[in-house]
This record gives sequence, C-alpha cells and structure tokens, in this order.
Amino acid sequence: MKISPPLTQEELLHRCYQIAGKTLGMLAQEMGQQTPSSLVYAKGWIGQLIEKTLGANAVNLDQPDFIDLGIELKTLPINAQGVPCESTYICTASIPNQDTHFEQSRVFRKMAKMLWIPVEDTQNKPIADARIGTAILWSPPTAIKNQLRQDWEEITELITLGHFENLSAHIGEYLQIRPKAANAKTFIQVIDHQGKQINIVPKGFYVRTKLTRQIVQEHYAC
DNA sequence: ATTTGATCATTT
DNA sequence: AAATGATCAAAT
Repeated sequence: MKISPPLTQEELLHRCYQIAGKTLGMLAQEMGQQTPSSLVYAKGWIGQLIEKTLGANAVNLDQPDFIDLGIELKTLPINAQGVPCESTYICTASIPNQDTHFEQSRVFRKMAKMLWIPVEDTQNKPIADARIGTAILWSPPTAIKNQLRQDWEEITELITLGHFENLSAHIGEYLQIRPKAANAKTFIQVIDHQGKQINIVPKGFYVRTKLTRQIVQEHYAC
C-alpha cells in the first residue's frame, strides 16, 4: 500500500489528525504490517510506519521527509509523565565539514520546519497498545534558532579544526554530536589538527530532550 | 557504503 | 534518572 505525498501542509496536518488517538497496532493493521514484539531489532519501525502512513516521499534521502513541503517528520517517544524520553536524531555529520553557514547546513535544512508526532513510550507496555498523539508543526523561534546556531558552530568548529579529541556529546545546549554507526568498531578516516590521518567512529547530530521537552510543554500549555 | 528510521545499554 | 555511547534494520 503506497500512499502519495500530501500536496499541501494542510493536507499533511489533516492526515495527522486522522491518526491521532489511534494505537500503533491499529495503524499497523491498516497498513498491512506486523507489529514487532520488541523494538530491539526494529528500532526505526514506529517512525517508518508513520512515514508511510502520511506519505513521506524522501525516505532515505538527505532531504526533509516531505520534500515539496520542506517538512521533516519526527516521532517523539513520550513517557508516562508526558515528557519526551529520548533524544532526536537529526542527520549525520559530514567529516570533513562541508557546511559553512548554519542556515545552509544539513542540520538546519532539516530543522527549519519539523512535524513532531508524539507516541506513547513503549518501555512498559506492548508496542501495539501505544497511542499516537496530536502532531506539532514547529519551526525554531528566533531565540532557539540562535542557540542551535551557536551549538552547531561550536561543534562544527572542532570538526573543521580537526580537534576530534575534544568532540563530545557534552557540548551544546540543544544540539549535540554522538556516535552514529553500526557499532563502535566502524571507522572513517579523517585528518586531525596535526595533519595526521586517524580513525574515528562516524558521528550524527541529535537534539537533546531539553529542547523537545520545551516544545511539548509549550504546545500543550496553550 | 551511506543515510535514513531511531532505541538500547551502560555510565554518570 | 538522565545523559552518553553503542547498536540494529531498511532503503538505495
């Protein structure tokens, strides 16, 4: 069952409203899929199910999920306290760095307009029973965008200078960089600040829950 | 091989 | 408990 992409933002939001309140089990059945009993070997299953349901057309491309609308879709696991409980993957970090300005960067191209789909956390319940929440269409307000730019610049500078030894997940208020690979023995070759070729594990950019908690809270406050 | 979809597992 | 580091599968 292949679903065509929504032609407008309104159509996309309408599709979101139609799945809000449904459980993952219901949605999987409608899409003719089996619900996995565990996410251990199906970590991206929820996101991919919702992408297909909504008609995302940039699956596995280095572009926002809904290319023509410039909207990036993210599922957001929400715990029993109503709070996002995991960080959000944004994109891989190209090393050597290729983006000179934040606005043109891979990170910002995806974060300029995001559609957050809250989904009940599946830690303590069957995956099929987790309910889908109300979508939040979001663009970073100026203050947050500025902080994201600052985080991005700090991380990007270390990459550009080749100071990989100082690159860590502790940097950044909202944005962070972490390993992103099949496992810790996966390497890419890079040139460090001394001009020496070294091996490091590939990295990806993530958004901390500090930001997603804020987004969720502000959205449901009004 | 790489980028996507993320969550799991361990450390702090 | 929260954050960091490690890992798994699909698509191309």
